Amino acid sequence: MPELPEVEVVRRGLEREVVGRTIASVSVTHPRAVRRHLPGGADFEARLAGRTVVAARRRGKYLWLPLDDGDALLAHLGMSGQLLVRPVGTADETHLRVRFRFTDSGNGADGTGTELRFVDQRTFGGLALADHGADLPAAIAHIARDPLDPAFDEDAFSLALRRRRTGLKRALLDQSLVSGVGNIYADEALWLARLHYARATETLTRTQVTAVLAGARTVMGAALEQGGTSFDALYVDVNGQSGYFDRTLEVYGRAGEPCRRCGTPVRREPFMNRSSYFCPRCQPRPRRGRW
DNA sequence: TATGTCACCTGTGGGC
DNA sequence: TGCCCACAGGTGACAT
Repeated sequence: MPELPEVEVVRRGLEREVVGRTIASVSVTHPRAVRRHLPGGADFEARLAGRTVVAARRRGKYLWLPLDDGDALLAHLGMSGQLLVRPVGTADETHLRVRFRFTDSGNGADGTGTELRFVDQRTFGGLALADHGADLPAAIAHIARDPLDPAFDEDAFSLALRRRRTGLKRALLDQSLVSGVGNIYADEALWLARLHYARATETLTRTQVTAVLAGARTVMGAALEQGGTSFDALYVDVNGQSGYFDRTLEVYGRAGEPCRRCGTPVRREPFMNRSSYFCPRCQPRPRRGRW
């Protein structure tokens, strides 16, 4: 499942393979992939043709490619989205949703050129053409900075977090409070900080907030260095390569296995229609938790 | 306004 | 073998 490290790896790949290239044609093969582009797929195809990609940027789990006329191609990978740079003529992926061809050949090894493909099995992801705005597309103006962003304001985050009246993990997954943290890294960061997922945010100390942020930075930074978490085959970089970080996850997906810190079996509990993994000894349940 | 819940979607694996 | 169901989870609409 693409979270911040995975999206950043994809962004770097797009920066390397796509920036500076002019789009020759776009083909939308599944309308749901552009459902957030309200004028529809035909408009999406028509308006992108002839545009040149000038950069590759990211805010949290959103990616966007600023274009030469001030608009931007906005992308979210959702649960299973992939942005792949493939040689022209390579067999289509089963879940190919959008294809971009360029006026130049790119870095194709055999001179046949490369194209960009948006592939998405579960279709939770999507693309849209958006007004770029001053700093980021208006459509994602509500997305907060992520913990790895040099401009992330830790004091402001701490205040905002402790003003909430909710559970800690629920707050970490709120992208308007802090972005880039998904279910996997939330569990990993909470384990590192020794805090239970249902800990009431208003009871956190500043030291504990710092510990959670440090945990998030540690786990996401390590994943980034290794090319992103490869929880399953759905996450790949633009060249179709998987990361290998799943081998070092501490709690996520390890229900019943011993905690690597104390040996207590890791527990899995239902949470927000998904799962939370935690060590019941290292991360004791709060007396007054918020689920 | 703040917070919580649920639908969207498809492949996989377990149970029968 | 085939069918059914639970599960995976980011986002946004909707409910409270």
